Amino acid sequence: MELAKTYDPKSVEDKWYKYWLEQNFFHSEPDEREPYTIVIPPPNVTGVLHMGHMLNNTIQDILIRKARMQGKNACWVPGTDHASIATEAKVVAMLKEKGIDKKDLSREEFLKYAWEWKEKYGGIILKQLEKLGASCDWQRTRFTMEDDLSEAVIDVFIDLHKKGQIYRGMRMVNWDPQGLTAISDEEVIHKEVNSKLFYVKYKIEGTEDEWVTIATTRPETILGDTAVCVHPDDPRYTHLKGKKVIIPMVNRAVPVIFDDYIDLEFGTGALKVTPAHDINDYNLGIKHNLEVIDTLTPAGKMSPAAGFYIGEDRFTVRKKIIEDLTTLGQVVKIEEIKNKVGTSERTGAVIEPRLSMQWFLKMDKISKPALDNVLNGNIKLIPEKFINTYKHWMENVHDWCISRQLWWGQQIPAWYDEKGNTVVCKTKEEAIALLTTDHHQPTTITQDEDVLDTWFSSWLWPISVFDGFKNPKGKDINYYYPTNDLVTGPDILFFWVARMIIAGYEYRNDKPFTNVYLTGIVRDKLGRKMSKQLGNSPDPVELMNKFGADSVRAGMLYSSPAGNDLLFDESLCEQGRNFTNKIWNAFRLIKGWEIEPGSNSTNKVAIEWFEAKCSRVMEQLEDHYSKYRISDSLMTVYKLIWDDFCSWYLEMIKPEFVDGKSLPIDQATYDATIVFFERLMKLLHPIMPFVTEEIYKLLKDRSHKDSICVSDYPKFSKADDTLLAQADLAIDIITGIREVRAKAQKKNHETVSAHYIVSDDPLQFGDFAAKIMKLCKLDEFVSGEPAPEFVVNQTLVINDYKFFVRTGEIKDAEAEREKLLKELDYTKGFLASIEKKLANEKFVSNAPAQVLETENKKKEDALRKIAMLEETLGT
RNA sequence: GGGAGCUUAGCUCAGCUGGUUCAGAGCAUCUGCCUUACAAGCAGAGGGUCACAGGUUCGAACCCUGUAGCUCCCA
Repeated sequence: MELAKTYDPKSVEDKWYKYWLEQNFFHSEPDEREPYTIVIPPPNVTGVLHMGHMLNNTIQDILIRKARMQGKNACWVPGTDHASIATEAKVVAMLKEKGIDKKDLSREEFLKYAWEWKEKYGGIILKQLEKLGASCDWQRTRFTMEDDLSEAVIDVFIDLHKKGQIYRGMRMVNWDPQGLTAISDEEVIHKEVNSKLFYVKYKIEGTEDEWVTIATTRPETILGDTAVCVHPDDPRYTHLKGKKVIIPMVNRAVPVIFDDYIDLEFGTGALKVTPAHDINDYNLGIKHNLEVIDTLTPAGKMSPAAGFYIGEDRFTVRKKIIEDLTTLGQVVKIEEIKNKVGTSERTGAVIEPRLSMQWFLKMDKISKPALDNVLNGNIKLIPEKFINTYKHWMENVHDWCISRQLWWGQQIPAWYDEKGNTVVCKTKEEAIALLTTDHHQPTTITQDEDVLDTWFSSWLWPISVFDGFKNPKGKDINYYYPTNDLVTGPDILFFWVARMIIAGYEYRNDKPFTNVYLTGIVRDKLGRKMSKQLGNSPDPVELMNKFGADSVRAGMLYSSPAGNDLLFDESLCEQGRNFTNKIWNAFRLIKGWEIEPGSNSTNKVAIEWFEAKCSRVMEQLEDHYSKYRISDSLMTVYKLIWDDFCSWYLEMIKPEFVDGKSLPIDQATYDATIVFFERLMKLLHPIMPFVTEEIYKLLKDRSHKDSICVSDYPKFSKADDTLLAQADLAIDIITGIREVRAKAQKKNHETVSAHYIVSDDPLQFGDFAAKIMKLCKLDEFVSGEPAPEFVVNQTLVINDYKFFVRTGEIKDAEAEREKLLKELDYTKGFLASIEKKLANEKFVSNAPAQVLETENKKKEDALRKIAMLEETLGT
């Protein structure tokens, strides 16, 4: 069989993914095995794959594939969420292009377009995950707005309302003037911006020329001012007690109020109060019974109540009003400052605090178990540092504004009659029945226009994907819930993770998952967040086309220790590709061998050593996995394959070339090598599924159904420590002699000779002598002081050994002497530090026995080495 | 303004309970090699005041205090 010189992922990846699907390996049904479950963080239905998805889905796939191989019933549930604001915005934009205005459509018509849009574009991201190799159970794919999941949302709303946890009220909310909807506190992103602080003076009523100066960053709200507030202890303003001031332009007289809320240091110490447009002012307004004048429209334009600039945008007016106030001579000064401005997570628009009627979920009681069970360790956050953040949020949680002024989403099941009576129930019929009393027959019943926050759907996700609401005692929910691991970004810890935990305890009285792995954020190599604006995000699909999915998966992991941001660079994928190619070529080597019956006595030690090495490394690997150190897991397997297997093991057993032809390999060594290779592929499979399946299939004749992805994950036994120590020594010797070769500029085919003496038998490198000869290209490797005619070019001291190496070059005695002297110097210094330690009575009396023992051993080793060096140097 | 975290080689990061020859890994760099699996490779090498200043300790990258810089979260 002719094998290509380089590995080509293109011809491999699609083939195996199709095969896996066709064999239905990823499908799970409850059975008697232990379940291992992950629910995907449902990506936005409008979304396309970005690097963040690549990272967290690679990690999920690794966890799920490993569990599957370990014999668990692995179930990874995929799906998407409907993303109210984002999707509605996209559909509105699409309609606009067609010349259709949302305003001219009925709700039903609009939703029809939205569903069409969803059907057309909604599945892209899931298809892209297939390319990545994601082993999701696609038969279980869910969508947060499908009938069953929507019904769960409605039922939960009704239930929580019944329990008194959901209420409706007029509140100051975060208003998105572009999305034309309220959003929750968590959806507001505070950004620091350069602003201007305007100092404007208001005339004191009844005076000719007495003024009070306020400072504001939002002069357009002056038109809605209904008070000026000062601190009761501020001597500058005591004379204003009982006075009124005149709001410029609108010439409204408003009271001066006194409140210790005021920060004496900021601005002038006098605060303009606009209860309609600032949450703090709103609270002051309630306390001091102030008028509320709403001067802005939902779209952020001046309303008729403003009296000026009606219909103009708030930012335009900010400039204009300053011009006009300057003309009036009321602008005192303008300062440049930095302040934080809230923007909408979804649309980016500057948030406008706005009074409106919304639905809220009370958070104080319902969130209690969610806090307790993270603090007591029932649910683990990885890395642990997020517990603090979580705790802080949970302890200061505000009521959740769950209504959105949108159409795309679950419509709130609240019904109103013409008199404003309200009931919460599932259907209009029920509503009529509930609203009808002996004295009242409602004439018109309307349902609340608003929909629920998308997170109010996705917080139910781990329950609803298993039909836990429709069928709370069902087979699926009982088997798969609670799920095992959740993998997501810390940016949605509150939006989603915390709320899922809340819902879990409210509706299952149990956690939704045990471990939460919070990945880092993918940044570019300069540490900047990836964004469309910067254009610094590679297209994941193109990356996979270029390097192969395996390589991109590895590339994501090379740089992503748990919980840290990762600085992504294409060269990391290149490193992954080089690795797949290395594996491929190791396979080519083995496949190229002719086999002869029997065994080879010198290979025995190599085989036994690699067996021991595997055990030792697999133990470390398990440790990394258990701590969710996935990038360390990759690096561990990477080194086992590249260094230990390819560079050491294969080089040890590789047959010689004679007359331009490789000698055959013995059957026993060949068989062992195939076993090792298969084991290595299994260890790597969760991380790089495609190349490992390809090799697995080529290593042996296998049945069609025999796939690595359902094969047994290797188990390790106790490693042979003696053998590992012998190999470590042999490797040190080989490296030492190779260094001598390199310095002597020996060509690869040229041999050198070595003698050695050892101060302490037995042979500490065991049966590795033949391998040392092979890997150093020695023609002679014998024990004992060399004869006088053996010209020693270099002497090496390694452990208890002294090596005399002959390279046949002209001996540079001076250089060698210098090197040995340097080594002697270092060893003497080292010895001195140990002796100092051992002479210290406090150390001897305080240090644990084991430390003392090692110190003594270090001392002995050093003494022996010094003796050998001195002898060599003839001093 | 409040809180959390970080600072170790050119880059990205490990370093667990303070104690092995502990100052590490990968990448990058340098030197020599197209050696019949692999130049997407092989062999070898160099590279660090563990942010800074104090302290505790027989012993500190690790614990404590302060300083500087960076990041994130919350208001």
